[in-house]
Amino acid sequence: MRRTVRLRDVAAAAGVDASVVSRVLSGDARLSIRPETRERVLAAAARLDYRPNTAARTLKTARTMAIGMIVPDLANVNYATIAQGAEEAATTAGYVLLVAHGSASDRLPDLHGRIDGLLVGMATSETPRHGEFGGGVPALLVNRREPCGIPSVTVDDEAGGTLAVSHLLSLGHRRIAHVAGPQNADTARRRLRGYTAALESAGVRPEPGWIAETTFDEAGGHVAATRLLRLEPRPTALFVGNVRAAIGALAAARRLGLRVPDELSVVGFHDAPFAAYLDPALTTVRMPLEEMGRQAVDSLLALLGGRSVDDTMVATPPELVVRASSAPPPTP
Amino acid sequence: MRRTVRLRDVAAAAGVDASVVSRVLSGDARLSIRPETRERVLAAAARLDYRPNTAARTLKTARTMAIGMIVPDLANVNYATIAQGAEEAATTAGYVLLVAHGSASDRLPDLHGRIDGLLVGMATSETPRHGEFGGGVPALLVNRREPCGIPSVTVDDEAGGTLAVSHLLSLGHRRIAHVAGPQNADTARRRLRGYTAALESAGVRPEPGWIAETTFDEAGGHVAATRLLRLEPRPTALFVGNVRAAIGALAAARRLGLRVPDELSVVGFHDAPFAAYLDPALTTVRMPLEEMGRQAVDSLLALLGGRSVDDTMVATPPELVVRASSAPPPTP
DNA sequence: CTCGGCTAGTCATACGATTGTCTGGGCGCC
DNA sequence: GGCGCCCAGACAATCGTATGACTAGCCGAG
Repeated sequence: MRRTVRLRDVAAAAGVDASVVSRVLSGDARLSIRPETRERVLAAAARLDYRPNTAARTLKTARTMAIGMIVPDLANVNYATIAQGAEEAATTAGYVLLVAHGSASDRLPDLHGRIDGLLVGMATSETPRHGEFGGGVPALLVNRREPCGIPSVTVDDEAGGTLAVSHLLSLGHRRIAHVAGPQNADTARRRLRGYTAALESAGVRPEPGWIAETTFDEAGGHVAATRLLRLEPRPTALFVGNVRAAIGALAAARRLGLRVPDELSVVGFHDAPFAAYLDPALTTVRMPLEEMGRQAVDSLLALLGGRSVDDTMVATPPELVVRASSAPPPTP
Repeated sequence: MRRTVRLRDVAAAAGVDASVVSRVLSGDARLSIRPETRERVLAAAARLDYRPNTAARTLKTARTMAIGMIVPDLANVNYATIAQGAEEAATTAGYVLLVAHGSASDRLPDLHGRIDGLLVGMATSETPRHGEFGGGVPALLVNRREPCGIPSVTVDDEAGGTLAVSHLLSLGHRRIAHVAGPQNADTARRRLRGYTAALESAGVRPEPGWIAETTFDEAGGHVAATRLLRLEPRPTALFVGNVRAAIGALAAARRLGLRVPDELSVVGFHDAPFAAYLDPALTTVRMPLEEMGRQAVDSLLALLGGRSVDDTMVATPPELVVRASSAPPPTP
């Protein structure tokens, strides 16, 4: 008994030509075949547990049925969550997901010839040049929208920012500051825009000094929040554009002796399992990251199908998760 | 100008047969060739930017140069970190990494024929049966060691447990309780063993009641810690076998009105970027997870190379990261 | 009776690389 | 000078699938 069952083995077992088996299994409509013969073929394939050889198929059709995903840092829970969603959607469509970490231009050569399309996650620190990505393969930018010649999938960061700030406004806050992410990343810019829009539609004029730009990590949040909390008059609330930075902001408040939420409210961006167990439990905006991963794959597949794809935004709206870190401002 | 450059195109450009190009590029020692001709071949390949067609090569050699990794949950930072290390090692060896999430038996069919070897991460909730994995492909268990017929790569969880508990002992603690993980997972069992060993070698008899088994997440840590902290006499320190559970334990302490570290010391397992920003900053044991991912790939490649591979343990020792959550016990 | 057309398939080739085997020619050796 | 040997490559056969082209046989129509 030979260990790999080929098309011709199935054909022999069913008493037909290999090409018939191929067409039956792929559902070729142009093949005319007696129901009885078709049954024989299907039965033989099932009995022998036939699995098409991916390499041969790829060689012949020039399609790998694999998509690649390059992210700056797989250990970052945001990217990992996106990847998880992407893997799910890829599997559903019969594709596999191939991951790499680093920058797209560095890593693309490693994936050359192994993927039909590419998902690119870009570090917030990167400012892409036009035409930089997708050397040959169709590519899609995930969680960033940049004029680099490839379409993107994003979540509604602006709505998320507005949601967070509206929540604070509705609690009665007026002096709301924003720990913003790197402004070269449009993602961070959109969150800032959501912040500004919410304030303006409430008739609050956002002061430039209320906005502190920083990196999206704990240390960055700590530094920026410290700066904002030394302002006079001190903001009564902080909208932090990232959950890791929010942890840093909470630490900064503690360090300055400010009680949260009594003296200061804090709202983070992106939810994380641990947010509920922080001290105090962190109010956050939950973004549909996994959904974004799925959507990205779907759009990429559309692109592969020859359809043209625009920048899209995941329809699932952000969701406010109210916990203990937000409360009405102190009465003066 | 045709867009895909084949071996025969390079051959034509160099004025030789395609087989010569193949052997030159693959460094076949059995080929004898004039240096001048070799140069012509190399120059032609470089000039035409020749890239071997992976599918054709795979078809011919029956090697995919890809390894698969199936983990229960990619969004879990531990698995993501392991994956990151694995991806790095795979790339170094000229392989690509293909990820999937779910259980190995469910997902293996999706990877069939696309990988040369498989890395399996198992959920702590799973108890594997012998012979369950690796239908056909060489497989390696990551971060678990189970008698299921495939070798494993682990980190030194016992040493990690001992490290944590020794730290607490050296601070003067004697009533040290342990929030343990699911005992069907050997990983959790080894941490428990490290805990027990450290106590015993210090002449402290571990009470069975000091050990609370739970799941490795925030909620589990919260519940288990609450139970332990209601004991009489109350433990003065907690060794929590997981960083997420440690966050839950800190929350439990707060809830019970216990000040950390004044009234209670807490040490977590696995470090995470946010641990330094918790209140109080969490003392943890840092495990070489990324290194484990790298090691796993290296071992898997050895297995593929026909060498036999034993259960191995990453040599890099765990590292104690002392922060604010551990201090000498209160003086009665 | 013959021709056309349809049914139910068969045949053959291509995809691009690897690798075992073979050969023309030059040269050394006796 | 003839023989064999080695050098430097050429030849050819796969690997397993997909797919355009083709055909044997049968039936119905004219």
